[in-house]
Amino acid sequence: MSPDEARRRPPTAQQFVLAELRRAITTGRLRPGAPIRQDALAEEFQVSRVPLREALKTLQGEGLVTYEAHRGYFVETLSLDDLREVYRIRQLLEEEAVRRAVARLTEADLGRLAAAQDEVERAAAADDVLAMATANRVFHMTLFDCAGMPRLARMIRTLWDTTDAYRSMYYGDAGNRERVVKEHRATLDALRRGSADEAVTTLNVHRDHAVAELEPYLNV
Amino acid sequence: MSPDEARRRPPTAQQFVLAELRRAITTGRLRPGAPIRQDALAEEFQVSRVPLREALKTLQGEGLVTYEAHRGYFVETLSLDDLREVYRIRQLLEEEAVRRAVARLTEADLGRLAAAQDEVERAAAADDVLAMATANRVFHMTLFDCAGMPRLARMIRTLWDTTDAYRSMYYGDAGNRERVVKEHRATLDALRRGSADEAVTTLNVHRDHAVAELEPYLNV
DNA sequence: GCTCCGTATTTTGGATCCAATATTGAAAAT
DNA sequence: ATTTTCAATATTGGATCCAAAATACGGAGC
Repeated sequence: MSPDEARRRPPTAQQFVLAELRRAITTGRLRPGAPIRQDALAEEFQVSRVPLREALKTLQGEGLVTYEAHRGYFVETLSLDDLREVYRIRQLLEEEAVRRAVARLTEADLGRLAAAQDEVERAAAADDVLAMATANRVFHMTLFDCAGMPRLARMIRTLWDTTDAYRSMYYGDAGNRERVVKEHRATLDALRRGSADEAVTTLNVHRDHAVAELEPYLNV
Repeated sequence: MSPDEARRRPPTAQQFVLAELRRAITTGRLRPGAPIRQDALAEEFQVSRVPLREALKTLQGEGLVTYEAHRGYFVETLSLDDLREVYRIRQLLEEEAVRRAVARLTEADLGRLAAAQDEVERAAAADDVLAMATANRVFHMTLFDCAGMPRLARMIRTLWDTTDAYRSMYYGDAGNRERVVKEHRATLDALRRGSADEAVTTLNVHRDHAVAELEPYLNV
């Protein structure tokens, strides 16, 4: 990994702040429902409120925060119904993405997917929760990108972002990590055989496990 | 319609600018691919660049403009493939919305839909293109909102926004206006009978007509 | 005690100004 | 003539300051 590739502060303050805000929200440091005080955060991140507000506008578009004129931004609360809705929409969009991807999958694509899966297995073996979440995402997004529908892929990414906060909880459990590895293998197998139906089914099961596992956390 | 509901300048400059920008882009005054010069637009709209940039961030989230750090915003170009992709995603999401809506539809909902359809017919009879586009949107969104899935409805709205520019072209044709009226009647009928399948089919036809009609415009 | 109202404070919205970066154009070197 | 370099210009990014709105607070009235 090149030296300045890691932890290089992005070229614009708003990109830096955007990344920091995402972390703060998804790690729960900014609690759901809590108002976002611009002055305090701007000072914490050592920037003015202007780039902070632009970053918040981006997050608003992604649904991570809500906005009311003259009242400001608030961390979006994710109710159980919201979680179910997000996963239902994901199911619809991801099924489409997978079917298209299967129809276009090249050997090179399969190679990339296998490499992504290796990384998942490595992270699972090391019990590295963060790496696991990252590698899992790479695996899925690699597949979705193969569909050749950039807008669709972008929408799916946004939906993933919405529930990122809860994904790390999921991977905190060793049993879940183990299961994910197996389910990925099954998916990869279906993809290699070019069976869209099986891939879709496998991924649906995969997703349903996740949502079932997460539901208990939502009864705050 | 209440007096101050029409043409009241929104309470914040960014909301005002956002609406103006949408119009400028969707009417084609800002050409696809063209860079967005903040100084010029800010002066035209009589605001500073700060609210303008926040509005642009919103549009970026919606995919109407793209952004490159230090180079600025550009009006997104919609290729034929993009158009097809947007409509395909709409089909997926709207089918889900309609099915859920049918399962929950109340008499009051049907009344609202009928009222929306009256407005569509009135606009069509008056050959009012703009009113037609507005009323059509109200009709569909009323239905989608009945699904009780707010995020889904929001995503569908965003997708509609993406192609708003072309919708007014579509309604410029009298034959299209006439057809839309009929297709809406069929949809409303299916909804009254509680037939989700028929409603979905009708709307799919409706949508496919629109995309087929629009394709010629995309060969710029 | 409770509500209502008006003021003080906090917080957001926006304008202006300056800095950083990108683009343009012209002169110099090959 | 073509390419390169470098300065001039245009454009975006961000900080600071002020205005506008919402919220919090405290007292008067009931």
